[in-house]
Amino acid sequence: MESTVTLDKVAREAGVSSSTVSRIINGTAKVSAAKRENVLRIMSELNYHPNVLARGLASGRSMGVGVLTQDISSPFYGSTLRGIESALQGTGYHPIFISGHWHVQEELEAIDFLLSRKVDGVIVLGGGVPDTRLQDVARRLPVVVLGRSVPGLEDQCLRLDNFAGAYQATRHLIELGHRNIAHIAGEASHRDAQDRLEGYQAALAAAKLPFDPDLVQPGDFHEASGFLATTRLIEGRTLFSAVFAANDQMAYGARLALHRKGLRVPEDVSLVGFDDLPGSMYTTPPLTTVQQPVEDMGRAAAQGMLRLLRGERAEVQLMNIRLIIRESTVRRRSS
Amino acid sequence: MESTVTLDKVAREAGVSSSTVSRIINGTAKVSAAKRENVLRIMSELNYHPNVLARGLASGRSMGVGVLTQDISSPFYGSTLRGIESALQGTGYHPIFISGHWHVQEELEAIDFLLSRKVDGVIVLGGGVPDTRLQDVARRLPVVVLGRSVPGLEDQCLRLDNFAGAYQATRHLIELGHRNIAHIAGEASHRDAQDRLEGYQAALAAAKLPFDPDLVQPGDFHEASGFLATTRLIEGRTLFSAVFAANDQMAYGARLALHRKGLRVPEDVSLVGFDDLPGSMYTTPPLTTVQQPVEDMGRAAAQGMLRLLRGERAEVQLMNIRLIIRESTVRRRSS
DNA sequence: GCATTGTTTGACAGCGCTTTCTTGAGGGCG
DNA sequence: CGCCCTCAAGAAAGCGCTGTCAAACAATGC
Repeated sequence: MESTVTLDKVAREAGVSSSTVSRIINGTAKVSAAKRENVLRIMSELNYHPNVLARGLASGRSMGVGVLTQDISSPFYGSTLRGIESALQGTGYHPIFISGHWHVQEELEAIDFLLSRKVDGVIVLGGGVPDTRLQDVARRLPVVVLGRSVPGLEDQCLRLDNFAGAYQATRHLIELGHRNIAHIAGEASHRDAQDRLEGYQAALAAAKLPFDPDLVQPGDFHEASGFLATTRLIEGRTLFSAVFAANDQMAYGARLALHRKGLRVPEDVSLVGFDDLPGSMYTTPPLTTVQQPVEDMGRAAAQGMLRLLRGERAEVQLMNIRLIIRESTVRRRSS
Repeated sequence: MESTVTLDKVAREAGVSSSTVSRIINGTAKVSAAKRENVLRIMSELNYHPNVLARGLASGRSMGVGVLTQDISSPFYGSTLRGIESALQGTGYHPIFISGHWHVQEELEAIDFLLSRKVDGVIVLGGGVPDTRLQDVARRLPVVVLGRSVPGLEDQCLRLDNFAGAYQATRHLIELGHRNIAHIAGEASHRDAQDRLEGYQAALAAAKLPFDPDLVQPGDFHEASGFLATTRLIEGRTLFSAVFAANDQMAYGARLALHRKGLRVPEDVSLVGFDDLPGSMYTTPPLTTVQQPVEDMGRAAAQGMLRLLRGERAEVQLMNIRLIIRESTVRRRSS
């Protein structure tokens, strides 16, 4: 439209110094009402928009919050990002998303990228960046970590109780009379996956049910692995009447595998997931699952970040996890 | 870790001028091999990372590509973003995502934000920003538009043939012997939704099947609306043996509504979606759907953008759409 | 050996903004 | 009535980098 309008142009037009205009924009100091009004009018007349780069360079603050995610297209992370986005809305800060694709090297580069972009803070969603690197970064600027706990940064880490969630899910199946409960585990290297496996085992132990390694199949948090794992389970020699998958996506895969083998959910096999993805309410049957308040977590992380940016403490609180009982689980047939 | 390392610091350390360092970084001019090597060594020793803000301010190019999306958490947009991200990978350019949330006002603000952020180009994913605004923006910097066609920018618009996709989907159902085919339409204000509806009608007409307005139910592209629409269909007085939903998410909702009413898919009702979301392969049964190469589209858009940034023409080509026949559609029972 | 061309390198002026330091004009008080 | 203090407003120095311009130097030809 118009060749870029700069602050200087506005100042000249208004017959004041550029400092004054800057002060008006930032509210840095008192400016006489008359001048303020005049300048504001001219600003909107000229359709002035501050150059964020210049501002960042001069002030050292870019008003950007870096968000290191793993996969922008995953339903799980997508919702978290949405939460972050919405919490930052209207605060002047803006998220800058970048994906690590579950690849430590990429994640490290992503962090460098964010730093070179001079973000004012970094929110890290899980991933495999070494604790030491995060500690380094945290020394330079506010950091909030979601889904893992970094030594020394505990009060800036937002974790939820994966163990408890898995425990509840498993106990729910036990209470429905299931005795042979299979588990599709997540990526073994993920802390979350380990915790969920342990929760599952603990619930079995609490009910004095034997733990059968044959009933635990590895997965990688994606649908296909759930499908494969379940196929292996069905073809294995150990019978089971329920499956607890370490996340919803694998539960979807499991659902299909069962369907393929002619097993009905929940009549023949009960199924529980973990995450409560938006789609889980609409599977057939709707999936019983452990709800992670994904979007809320994003929001909470962003709010913690805002607090850190104001120089306060992050004060991220533990997020509640709860079992959402829908229609994929049912009392075991007394067969 | 260390107080910021600047280019000047590197230059001083290496005993050369800052210009030389800049030249080495950007490859702007020839530098003697000895100096280059020495500087590079020092750069990595000091762990130097150029300040993107300063660079952008000085050069006028920020190496950022603004991406205006509608909803970062939607599976549809998520995949597109992933495609953009992957195409930009390694080019030096980086995407900056911002959501408009289907809200024209927000979209306009988002564009202003991107401009003030001095992005070098903008990729717009659908949405309701007035054509005139996009034309304005396109006058200032490269613009690629996905999913709509803007007059005057046709060769920078990446559209796919929604009409043909819907036509194929409907014809597929007709070929399977279905005569009463319902359609769950998308948001009426979306061009895509209109095209799909028209494709549906055209296929009916081509087969000399009557068009029954009662069999078309409005939706909004979300699961819940598919559920509601299908419930209305079932409770309506018009019988149907197949449903074509304007997108997969609504098909999921439809699937559940059918399940609730005791109707089996595909035995009682055949179901077709549109989009081929990642999850559609894992619904029960796997969903027959029209594949939009969502991720490829993102990639293509980004590549077009890169071409524009090099001063070439965008040359975005028409994307192929094709029907993926899975298990949710079957020949109509001869009842 | 000197003029001429070509090539590498450094100095320096910004890019658009913030921020410190100064200036100058009132205002209050003895 | 003069002095000091307060406070709005301007001048100017950067923020870290790029890119132009000119200087320095080397290489080439006669």
